[in-house]
Amino acid sequence: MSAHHPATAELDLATVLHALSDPQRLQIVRELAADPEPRACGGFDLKVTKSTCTHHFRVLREAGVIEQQQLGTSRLNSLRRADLDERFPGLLDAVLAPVPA
Amino acid sequence: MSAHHPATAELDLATVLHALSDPQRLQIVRELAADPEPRACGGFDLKVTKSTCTHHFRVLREAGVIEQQQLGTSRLNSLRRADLDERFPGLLDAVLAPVPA
DNA sequence: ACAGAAGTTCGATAAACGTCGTACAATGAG
DNA sequence: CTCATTGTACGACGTTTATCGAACTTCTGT
Repeated sequence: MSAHHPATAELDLATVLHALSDPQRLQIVRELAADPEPRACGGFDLKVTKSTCTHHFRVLREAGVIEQQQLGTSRLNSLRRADLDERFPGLLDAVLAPVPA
Repeated sequence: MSAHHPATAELDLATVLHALSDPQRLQIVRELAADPEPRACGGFDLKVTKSTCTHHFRVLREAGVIEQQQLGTSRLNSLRRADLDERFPGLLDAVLAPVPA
């Protein structure tokens, strides 16, 4: 069951922005960016149920923000930083930047 | 009826990203960025009705992306570029940048 | 005063969204 | 084999969203 990942050239800005416009998903992306080690879905401190997590990870994957690879029963998530930087230069950096005081 | 504009310090990233995640609104922002002259709502080539335009301009305004000032029967829209740059440095530039070939 | 132009307001509607719970499949440990 | 772990699939739910049309307000020109 190889989940669908869009190619870099197919990434759509509106779709990516929508994927990033949810607080839970924003937190996922922030944690992934903070520690570049791929991490299983359960390794995030989200205050929603498992099935909701599945939903959010799918939205991020189908938008092309993250990549998922199966490993045992876990699914390792990693940020598609290079692809995003190539297609939308500066976007991820701006989204991940701490808010100025 | 002075419409509500959020203060710069109150701009919320998720809200701004959501406001930018719609094709119509993205086009509005692009046109506003291309020509820094404030423009009336009707001056955009949108393929939706007037009342839908009202909706989109309100979403952008309440997210803090645009500023609206009344002038006669028109409402002039301008991008809050300085405020956005101050609060989310690089974000607007990344969103407005042409997609690399 | 009247007519036109520019937007808003107010339902309405159909679709998408975020969330949950339960049931299910697949893998790894004992 | 059995069982716990990890995540998915599916249906359900209430909310939000994007869209429209019709009626309305406000200003401007004549």
